[in-house]
Amino acid sequence: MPTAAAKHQDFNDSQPLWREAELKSADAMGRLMEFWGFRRHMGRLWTILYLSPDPMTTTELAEILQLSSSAVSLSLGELVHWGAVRKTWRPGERKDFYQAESSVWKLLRRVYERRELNLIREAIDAFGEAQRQLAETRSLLGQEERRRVDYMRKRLSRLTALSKTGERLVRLLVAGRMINPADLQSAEEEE
Amino acid sequence: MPTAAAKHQDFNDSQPLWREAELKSADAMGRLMEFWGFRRHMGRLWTILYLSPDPMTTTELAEILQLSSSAVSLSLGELVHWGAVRKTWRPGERKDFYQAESSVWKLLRRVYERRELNLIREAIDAFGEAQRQLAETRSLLGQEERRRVDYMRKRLSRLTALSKTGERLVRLLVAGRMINPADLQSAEEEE
DNA sequence: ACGTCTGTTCAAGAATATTTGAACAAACTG
DNA sequence: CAGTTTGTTCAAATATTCTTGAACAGACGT
Repeated sequence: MPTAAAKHQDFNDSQPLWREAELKSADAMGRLMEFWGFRRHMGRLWTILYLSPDPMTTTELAEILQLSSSAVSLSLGELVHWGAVRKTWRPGERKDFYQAESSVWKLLRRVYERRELNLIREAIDAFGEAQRQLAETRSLLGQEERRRVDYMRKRLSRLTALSKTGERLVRLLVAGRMINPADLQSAEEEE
Repeated sequence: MPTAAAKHQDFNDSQPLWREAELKSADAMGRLMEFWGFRRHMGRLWTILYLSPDPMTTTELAEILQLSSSAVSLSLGELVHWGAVRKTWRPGERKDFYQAESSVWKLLRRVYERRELNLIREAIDAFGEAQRQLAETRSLLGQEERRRVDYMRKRLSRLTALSKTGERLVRLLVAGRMINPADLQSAEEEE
């Protein structure tokens, strides 16, 4: 189907033959990273760099992905911050060169470590805080309400236990240790 | 700090004493689910239901979370679709009642299964497609370009292998089997 | 059969997030 | 030092996603 291709005819003509395959891969990775909560472009930029034998400049990247220089600067900066891309320089050249950190595993680890672990910890804190509040309230309540609150407290305990299991799981993944998912289920085999 | 509380004084006065703790927990879970790519409200609704001993109606939920009935309908519908919430009915009552599916583990499994696995598979397909294109191109190229394309092909193989490992990992998690993260690293111990 | 109650869908409006061009700052060159 | 080149930041514009109220449709009781 030449329809979509024709639309960019002028653009494509000046591009190497492999560009289409490259962009296709970059987009797939972009969707993945977007799902993981990052900017769409981070995955695309990273992939272009990863598929290139040589470090590249922001100018090249901007042209390939048809992005403004500010967009490239922003997303590349984040990639560097996440350790997914490294800056390098060439003697004599004034521009910064970028290359993909090849260990994707390292990147994913950092992602889960910083993003997911923080969120889980915050959730655990919130549950704990709620528990505390309920405990304080308890003495002020009548028979019926007290039963209600006790039920909530039991459930909050389950949620906390579950979150802690999740935290442990992520931690192990991050540390690259062995995991037995059976441990997860055990946290909620009731009801 | 009575500032934020005072703002909703009128609202809070008519609410049970545990409401604040309940909302706090719901919000924490809401943030988690939002991070996992769902609507913010799905986590909040689920939590309210999970903390309640009895099934609840859309009306009650809408009032507690201050949402419109359509918002509740939409998000609850998705929760039901994901198997995180179950509809029940009461003899004599015309309204639908909802209760939280208590096995959170089951929910998470379904999430990863449907959402993440699909995305990963799509990525694998895209990489494969790109490989195919490059292979076709190859014969048309000169010495230099051919080396470039070969490099891309090697890297695409790595990406594919990595994605397949990820797919396997998620599958195992979903199936509740033992996992050894060392398998993951092995997919990229080079360069 | 009619009116009422309930749940869902939809298009319009509101709120969020992304993208961009221009302004700024910093580093280098001659 | 003056003039480039390069990289970053920011407010405005753009696109996207959420939210809502109203319209619709189905089920129930009378």
